[in-house]
Amino acid sequence: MEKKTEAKSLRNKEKSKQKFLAAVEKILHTKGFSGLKVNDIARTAGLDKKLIYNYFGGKDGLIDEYIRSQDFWSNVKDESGETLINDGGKEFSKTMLLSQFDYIFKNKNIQKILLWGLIENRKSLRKLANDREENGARLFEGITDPHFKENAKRYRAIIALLISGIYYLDIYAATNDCTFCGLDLKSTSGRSEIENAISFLVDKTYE
Amino acid sequence: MEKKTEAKSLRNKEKSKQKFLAAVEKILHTKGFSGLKVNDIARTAGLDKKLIYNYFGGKDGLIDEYIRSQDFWSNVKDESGETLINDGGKEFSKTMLLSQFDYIFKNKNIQKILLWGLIENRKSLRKLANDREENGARLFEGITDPHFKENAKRYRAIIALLISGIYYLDIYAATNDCTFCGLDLKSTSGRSEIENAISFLVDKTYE
DNA sequence: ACAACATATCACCAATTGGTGATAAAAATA
DNA sequence: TATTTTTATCACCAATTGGTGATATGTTGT
Repeated sequence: MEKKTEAKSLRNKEKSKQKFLAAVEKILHTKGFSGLKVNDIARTAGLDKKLIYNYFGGKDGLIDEYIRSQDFWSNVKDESGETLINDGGKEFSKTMLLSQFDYIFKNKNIQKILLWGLIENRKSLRKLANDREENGARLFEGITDPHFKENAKRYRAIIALLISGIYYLDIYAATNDCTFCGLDLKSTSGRSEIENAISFLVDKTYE
Repeated sequence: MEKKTEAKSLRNKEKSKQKFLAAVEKILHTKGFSGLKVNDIARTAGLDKKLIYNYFGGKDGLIDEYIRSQDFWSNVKDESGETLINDGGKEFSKTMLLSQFDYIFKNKNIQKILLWGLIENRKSLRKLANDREENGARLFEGITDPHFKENAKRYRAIIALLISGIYYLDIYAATNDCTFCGLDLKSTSGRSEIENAISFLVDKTYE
């Protein structure tokens, strides 16, 4: 390479790979998992399907790389810095849950991938789940386990229920127009009811 | 028809239809949604695929009939009869949630169909969701709404979180070996932690 | 026995699927 | 400029997909 990767070059491996990854995302949103066929992906990317085999080793390799490219849990970490952990992680848990409820509702990518994790058992999906576990482990082991002591596991179970409930409700709202327990999960009023419930339950848990 | 549907007859329309429905179920368990191809279904049923078009109008008709054949919410109704509703539905809610947690864990059919409802938007799936809503409406309108009065909607939101959490955790446990919030959802100890959390949260809600 | 009907199979179709070797075209190197 | 390497396209393949008309076979009624 004489001149480093000119933007004007018509043939650019990296750019082509990105086109394939973008095509996967687009098809995932429009047609869902079942629409992910090599021919469609190549057509959507505007490139030849042979390149999928050359660059990713096949459809599975491409899909794995797409999943790996989505690093969702990095934004969950500790955005609030080192603020008040003297409350046993109460406020942190609350804001974490509420922000997840909002974030996942707006992010169609994570919805699809969470759903994917309930259907398939890909290596790349497992890694994502493990990342989430490791990320949560820091909260539990560092803050809430010492606070709840013998009840530490019950706190984990409560958070598990709330997190997974948030997942399910957000995905349900995205793919379904029907209500859930009589609540319209797409309306702001329905969603604020859920938010109030989350706050309420966390408060009660720390009583 | 002289003699009504002999069991020994080699050609029996109803029995053949049942074979197709059983084949759908089997493939759903072994290969998942993506494995539901007419050729496979027919091969699994041991019959010709033409019959799928003759009897059900096509693959979609067959699948819809399979979904309709699964009436899950009938067992949720009021199994406890008319016992203690003077507690505002507290015990009823608790046992309902706990039995759902156990029932869905053991019933692979409902897991798959719940998952299906998060992916597709079939008419038959919508109907199933509506059945669930109507079923729940009886509990809410008849018992808990009058009890919680101005907080009725928050109670609904709490139940929505718990129900959907139960759904997600059970499905997650079935397709994933990984833990969730550090809890092993397949072990009895992990599951009893969740059960304790459900009881705890319902109790706190009624305080 | 016979016909009439219901039930099921078969052969075949067009379109789509995943996948590959040969080849063209652009870019880097000399 | 000529040469080599990278990047991308093309034509083609076998297998599978959904779907159908013609046909065979079992069952029922006369």
